[in-house]
Amino acid sequence: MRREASILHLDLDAFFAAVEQRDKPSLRGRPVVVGGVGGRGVVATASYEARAYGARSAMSTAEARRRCPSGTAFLGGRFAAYRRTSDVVMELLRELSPLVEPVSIDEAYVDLAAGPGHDLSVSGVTELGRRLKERIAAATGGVTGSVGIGSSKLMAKIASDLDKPDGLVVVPPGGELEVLHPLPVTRLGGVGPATAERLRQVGVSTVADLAAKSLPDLVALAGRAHGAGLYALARAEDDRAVVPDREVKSVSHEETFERDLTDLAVLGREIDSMATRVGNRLRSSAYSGRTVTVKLRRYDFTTITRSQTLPQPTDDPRLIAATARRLLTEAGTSGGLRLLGVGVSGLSLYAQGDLFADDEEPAEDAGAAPDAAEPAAGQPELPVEKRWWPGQDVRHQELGSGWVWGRGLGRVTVRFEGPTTPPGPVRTLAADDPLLEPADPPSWTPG
DNA sequence: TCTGGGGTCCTAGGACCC
DNA sequence: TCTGGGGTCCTAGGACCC
Repeated sequence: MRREASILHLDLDAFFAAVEQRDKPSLRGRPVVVGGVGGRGVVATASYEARAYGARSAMSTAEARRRCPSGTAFLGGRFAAYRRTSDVVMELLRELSPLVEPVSIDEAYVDLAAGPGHDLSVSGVTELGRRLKERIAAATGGVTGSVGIGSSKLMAKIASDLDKPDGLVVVPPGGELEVLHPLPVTRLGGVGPATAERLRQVGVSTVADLAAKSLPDLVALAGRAHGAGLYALARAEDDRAVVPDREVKSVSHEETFERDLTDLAVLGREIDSMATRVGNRLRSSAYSGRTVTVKLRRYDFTTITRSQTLPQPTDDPRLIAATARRLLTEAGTSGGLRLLGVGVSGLSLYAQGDLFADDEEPAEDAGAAPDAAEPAAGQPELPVEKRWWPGQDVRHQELGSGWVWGRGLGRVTVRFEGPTTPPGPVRTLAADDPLLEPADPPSWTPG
């Protein structure tokens, strides 16, 4: 805990939904849900209008559909658009300080004490926060963020959560416990459902209750590291640094199937495609890793992992796939799998094979189908309706730019509008209309 | 048509080594 | 010589976060 409120936490409000409402004028002021749109999808972000009907993050999309009125937009994500907007915001934060720690695409800490001569008084950082929010809204086309500023990461994060959306809260140094102690323990990072339930059983519901517990009690309850962490947080003791470049520890890809899969040949091809994605991501960041993990979720939601550590780090999709196929075969698929995942951990910065090219072994793909890991030669043959998904950016050669509202029965419904147009008209087209094609996210800055 | 996908960190037991 | 002991690596699972 510092003597000045010099750590800032920014949390962009209902971020995915806010970007959608920016880019799709007809959705402004209306309920929007972004997430998985399939039968097994869950909500990633609900706009505040959708939250009013009870839609929440992590809720199944089916449940959100039940709760929200017709006319609610249920959209798949446009991650390129979110990434672009996030990058703009992160750059604004870096103008405040070189020490910016992105926590996720919509959240970051900033160490203001490392920045150029900021006035770190309470009134000084309050003014800084106010100006930051203005600049974010201006640079993103109206996306808002909630800002918290305090003497530690803990207090900054708590503060940003106190007045959402579009909030600004500064916790003055010395005032930490006054803010912290009345809050429910679940507001502390690291207190999820399991810990909350165990705390409840010993009569702890607020942070003040937690602060009354002894260190040995908390260690017995939550384990050594977690118990000690809770003991410190309850006292607002937090010296965690703002770390700008966290090392990546693992790379993985997983997929929940629309229907449970049993066939080893089908699952093997899924593994090949996931291994290709993981290998390519490793390669593009110059990483390789030694431990290959497969994750299986069975029909009854029981989840297991099986891993194997290789003698040398690799980024080779064929080797990753062959290892994962073997682990899958050993684990078995009886009853059907609803999810399959492939991951690589134990990362280091260059593959052995890159340093000693002579050591590179011939493709060790005993279990892999030949060429299975190779990228498809031409355009993949998608069923015509699968080319379109709700929220997708499209362009029609005669009707212009727009986005997909819905599809089905061989047709696709498109709303023709963009971030800088008024709400636009809807047209229903044939799903195989040759004049309609997928498009890049629109630019939200005029000109 | 219950329950995503990408991660991080911690714990615990067994193997193995000194 | 029943019974040591610490450190590291590997594997599996669990809790948690956004």
